[in-house]
Order: sequence, then structure tokens, then C-alpha cells
Amino acid sequence: MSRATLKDVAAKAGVSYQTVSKVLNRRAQVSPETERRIRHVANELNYRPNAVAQNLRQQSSHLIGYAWGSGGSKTWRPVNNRFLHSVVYACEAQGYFLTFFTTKDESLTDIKAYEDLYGRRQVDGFILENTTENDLRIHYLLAEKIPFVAFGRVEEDLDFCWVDVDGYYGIYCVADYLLQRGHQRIALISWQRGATTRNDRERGYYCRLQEAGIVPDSAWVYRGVNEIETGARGIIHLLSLPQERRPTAVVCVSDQIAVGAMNAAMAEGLEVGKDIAITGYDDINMAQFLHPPLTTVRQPIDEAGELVANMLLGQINGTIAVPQQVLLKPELVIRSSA
Amino acid sequence: MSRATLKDVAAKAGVSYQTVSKVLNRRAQVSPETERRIRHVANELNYRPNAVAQNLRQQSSHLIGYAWGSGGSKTWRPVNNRFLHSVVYACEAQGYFLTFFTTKDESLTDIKAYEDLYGRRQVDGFILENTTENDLRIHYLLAEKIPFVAFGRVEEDLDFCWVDVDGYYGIYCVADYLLQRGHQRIALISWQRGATTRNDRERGYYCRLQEAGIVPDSAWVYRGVNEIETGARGIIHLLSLPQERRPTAVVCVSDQIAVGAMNAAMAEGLEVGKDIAITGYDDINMAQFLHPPLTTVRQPIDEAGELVANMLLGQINGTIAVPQQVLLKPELVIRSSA
DNA sequence: AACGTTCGTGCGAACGTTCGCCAAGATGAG
DNA sequence: CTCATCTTGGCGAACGTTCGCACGAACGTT
Repeated sequence: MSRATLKDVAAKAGVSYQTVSKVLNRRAQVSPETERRIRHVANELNYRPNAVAQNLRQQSSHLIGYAWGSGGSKTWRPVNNRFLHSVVYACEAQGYFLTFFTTKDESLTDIKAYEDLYGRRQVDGFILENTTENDLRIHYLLAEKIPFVAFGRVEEDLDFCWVDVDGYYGIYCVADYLLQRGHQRIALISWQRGATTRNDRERGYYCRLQEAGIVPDSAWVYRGVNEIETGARGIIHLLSLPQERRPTAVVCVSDQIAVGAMNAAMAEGLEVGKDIAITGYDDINMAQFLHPPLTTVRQPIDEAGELVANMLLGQINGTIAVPQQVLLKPELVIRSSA
Repeated sequence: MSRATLKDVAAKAGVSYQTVSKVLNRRAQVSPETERRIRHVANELNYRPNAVAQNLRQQSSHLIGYAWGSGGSKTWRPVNNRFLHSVVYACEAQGYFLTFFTTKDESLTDIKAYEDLYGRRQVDGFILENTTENDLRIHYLLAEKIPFVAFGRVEEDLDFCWVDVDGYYGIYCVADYLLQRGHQRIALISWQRGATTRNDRERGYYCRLQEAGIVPDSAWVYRGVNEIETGARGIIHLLSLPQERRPTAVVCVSDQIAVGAMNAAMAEGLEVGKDIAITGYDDINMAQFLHPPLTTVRQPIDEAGELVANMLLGQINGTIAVPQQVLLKPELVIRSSA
């Protein structure tokens, strides 16, 4: 049960409870004998400091907020498992925990939730994800000087803490690799929305092609939502082009899209990796088990999560200078789909 | 900033701070005039009760613990997004939040983490997932009378709170459907491990076949880990059987396995849904976008999450009698793969 | 006019910590 | 033998709430 409090320990050890506190926090000189006795009793009673009381005293909840968007209870946005796990792990190492909260709108920009949580001191800071252009949250949190770190920068000229992965570089590498493999007509299946990330990755494509002296056919770029079907539709569209304009390689901005593209290409009788090259982005678990295994881009997600967490905790504890920004480089993973 | 406390509001409204508290908690008769004044000032100062102080006073952290297993920082187990979201949502409706913590071993049975968290009163209870036979956590939590609810029952004869989905019924329905469609030689690709869930689903298969007077060929059951490749290996194995023993339908215990099975079958030149029937279990997002769309079993995950959360909160608040057990029925989703 | 009742508030205490200051007793130097 | 210093530990206060009890005033009842 561990109902024992400082007073219980103190009573049994014959000292004042404040002394017990000091001993257990190693900030008191007491005689070795007393210390031994106190520790012994604490151990015997299985004493554990009450975290809530500590939090009150220390004016900190030791909790980090992370929004989980949803419109009503119905829809929800999947969270990035891998990222979150490394955040949780890093937080815990410093005595903090991550707590989820839901926002009314799916886009996470429901300011009231943030205001309330921080106003009530339920959390010491926030981790933002899925940031958008003109993100209300960023403006609000900056204005209120509430600690936060975003995973994903925005194009605006705001000076705040973020960690991001260089999508420009990732797609640039993909295009570079495809060019090296002799491809000349390279297509892109991208998103319609998702401003920052989208623009970033598309720039990687355009830049590398331009450097190679290739002017992309406007029909080579197909856009849709981030779903498997978009990949399939993209392929159908691309294969409908006349022979001489038809691409031999297709760059997809996500593995999900690539899966659809591969399926559709196979359905059209093409052998992926031979008749047509297809690449993805993210290196999802499934990527290596697909047929053929998918050439894709792996983001250093674990590292990103750890950085985000430590940056936020540093900010909260005042041990780092803010703002800080970190741009990580992703890595090309070559398999046989391209 | 919202630094205002009860005392600030009280001072400005010319009453004692305890009165402010009572008014705001609606548990005091005060004159309408005083109430109006207090509310006005509270609003003006943007007062929010300090959650940590409330928690200390109320002897409750209003936090629910949820373990995220990992061996070191490297590996991690994906969490069930859908389930978690509905848990978070239901908790929040009652003023509780969900917090993650990591356990040393992947199997989540690191008792120390639970002991410590509850001992320090950092959480009011736990939600268990991925329960195993002879689950140390269940034994420990029961013995210590720590509130918890498990998503997933175990076969042992322990009386605790759980919510589960009837895997027996799910697979039974699948087999039933396949029989109706005229299949006689029905195979099963299952897990090697995962005692309770596995046994449950397998029973559904065996029972329905037995009821139909079919004695399953022992070669019809293939087992492996829960990965795409297992499905592929299973199909290779099944197709290697002589014509008259070769199954015309394959029941997979997860969509992941089914994906592998479908890929392999297609690679062998079979048309899935026509030459061979393949079914999955889970109805993952991707299922409807596969080629052909996958016939599978959908679990009422949202409902399960909500039930788990409410059962736990009821237990914590002492408003429900424990233990309670709920077994939910899954639903067959017919598409064209079978 | 004396006496319960209800209403509207105030007040003390408690939840379990941490932190700084102060007081004995022991120790050493002059 | 006295005075400064160090060691050891006690004590009060504070963090921001909630809750029960008490108390004066107003009110209605005998």
C-alpha cells in the first residue's frame, strides 16, 4: 500500500519529519548513525515520496502535454508511435511524464485546450506535432511564453524551438539516386495539402532535376491525399501518358502512397524495380516485406523524439538558451523497388 | 499567465478565499450579490484552480498509467492507436488524463514500474494491455488491490476487471462464411505464441469445422510470428500440398498475415478471391485498399476503449461493483478477397 | 421578549512535501 | 575558562486547495 509518509518514518526513527526529507534528498548533514536509521526505517515502511505533494511544493506538474486531435469522438489522427516512444523514454529519464489530451478540432489548433491545461498547471509545457502554416498554437504559446517544442518547422518567420527532418534533402537524394541509375523521366506523387512538409519534399525533386538539366513535364506531378489510393491513381494517370512522356521512375512522398503505386503498377502488368522504379518515404515497418522490398527514406525519428524532449525539458528547467532549432538529415534506404 | 490564486480573487472581491472556493465549486449558499462579485473577479483575473493543489487535497492524481514496453530504448511495441484514442477521450470526459510510462522489459511485466508509480501516487490506476498467461502484473495488482482494468482476458481463473473481444466468435463467423461459400478445405495461418488470444481464435476455426463434420488436415494449420512474412510462408507451405489436400480457403488470424498470404498467392499466379479465398482479422486501415479488398473481422475497438476507461474510473471512484467483465462481439466485414 | 432556525461567511486544519533559519551541544583555539 | 565555530537536527512556513465547524445576524415562532 505504501501509505507511509514522511511523518510516519520520522516518528518511527525518532526524528522530525523534515529531517527525514533532508536525508532522503541528500541535502543535510546528519550523523551517519541517524542517516542509517532513517534509511532503514524508510525502507522498512516502504516509504515513497508522494509525487503530488512534491509537485505542489515544487510548483511543477512534471507533466508534458501532447495533443491528440479529434473532431468529436469519431475521427482521430494516428500518432507517430516511434516518435512518441522516444519522447516518453527521454522524458522519463528526467522525471517527467507525457500525457495525452484531445483537442476539439482535428488540426490540433484548439487553443482553449492548451490554455486550460497550462493555466491549471496540469502540464509544464507542450510538444507540438503536425504543425501547419500559420499555426495558431505557435502564435499563442509564444505570446504567452509557454514552454513548447515543435516537431516540424513552419515556413513563417517565427523564432521558436523546433526539430525537423530535412525533407528537401531526403527527396533530393532519392532523385539523385534515380538519376544515377539512368532514369531521365522521373515522376512525383505528392500531397495536395501539408504546406511545409510538402513544399520541402517537392523542392528536393525539382532542384535535383533542374541540376541535371531536366525540365519536368507538368504531367509528371500528381497530387492527392495521403492514402494508398492516391498512389494507385497516380500510377494510372502516369501510365496513360504517351510512351515518350511516360516516366520510368516514380518518387512517392510517403510509403503509403508508394504501396498503392506498386500495387497498381503490378496490376498493370509491370514488374516493379525492373519495368518501373518506385520509391517511398518513411520506411514503415512493412516496407521491407513488400514485394519487391521498397526503396525509401528513413527519418531519424528516435533521435528527433529525444531531441524534442530534451529541448523542452531544458527550456522548462531553464538550462538551455532558447530558441533552438535542429534540422536532422534522413537516410536513403536502397532496396529493390528502385 | 494565470498566476491568480484563490487568495488573489478573494482579496479583490473582499471575501475569504475559502468562500471563493466554495462558490466556484457550487457548494455554498452565498448571497447572489456576493456570488456575482466573486465570479466577476475570478473571470477578470482569469483564475484557474491549480490542478496540482486540488490533487493533493483530493488525494488523487487524476492520472491513469499505461505501460509502453521497451527493452532499453531500442525496441518498442507499437500501441493500438485506435484503442488508446478512445481511452484518452473517455478519461478526459471525467477529468482524468492518460500518462505513458515505459517498462524495462518489452513484455510489460516489469512490476517495479507499476509499484513505483502507484506507490508514489503518480497514478490512480492502470490500464493493462497485451496481457499474457500468468501475467505477473495482474497477480501483483490484484494482491495490492491497485485499481486496474485489462484489455484482454487470460485463461487463468482470476477474478479481475477486463474487457475483451470474442476472438472465438470472430473466427467462427469467418469459417462459417467460408463454408457457406462452398469451401471444404479450409486452412488456418495462426501465431506460435500469444496463448489466450491465439487459442481463442483457433478454437473458432476448429469448432466450426467440426460442426460441419470436417476433420481438418493437420497440414492445414501453419503457425508463425505475427508478421507479413508468416503469411507468405504459410501460403507456400499450403500450396505445396497435393492437389486433393490443398485448401481452397485460408483463414489468417491477423490482417498483417493476410497481406503476406495475398502477396504470395498472387506471386504464385493465383487470383485471390477467385482461385483462393483469403481472410484477415483486425480490419486495419489498409484492408479496404488492398487488391482485392480484404475480407476481415472488425473489432469494436472504440467501444472497448471507452468501456475499459469507464470501468477503471468507476473502480477508482468506487461507483461500480468490481470485478466486472465484458466480452464484445466482433463483426465480419465481407469484401472480395473471400 | 426569549428562543430555535436558517442564512451567509469566516476560520482553522489538513493533504505531504521542501526549504531556510535557528538552537542546542560538541569541538577547538586563545 | 571563555569565546568563536562547526555539527546535528528541530521548527515554522509555504505551495493552493477543500472541507467541516463555528459564529453572528436576520428571521420566524412561541
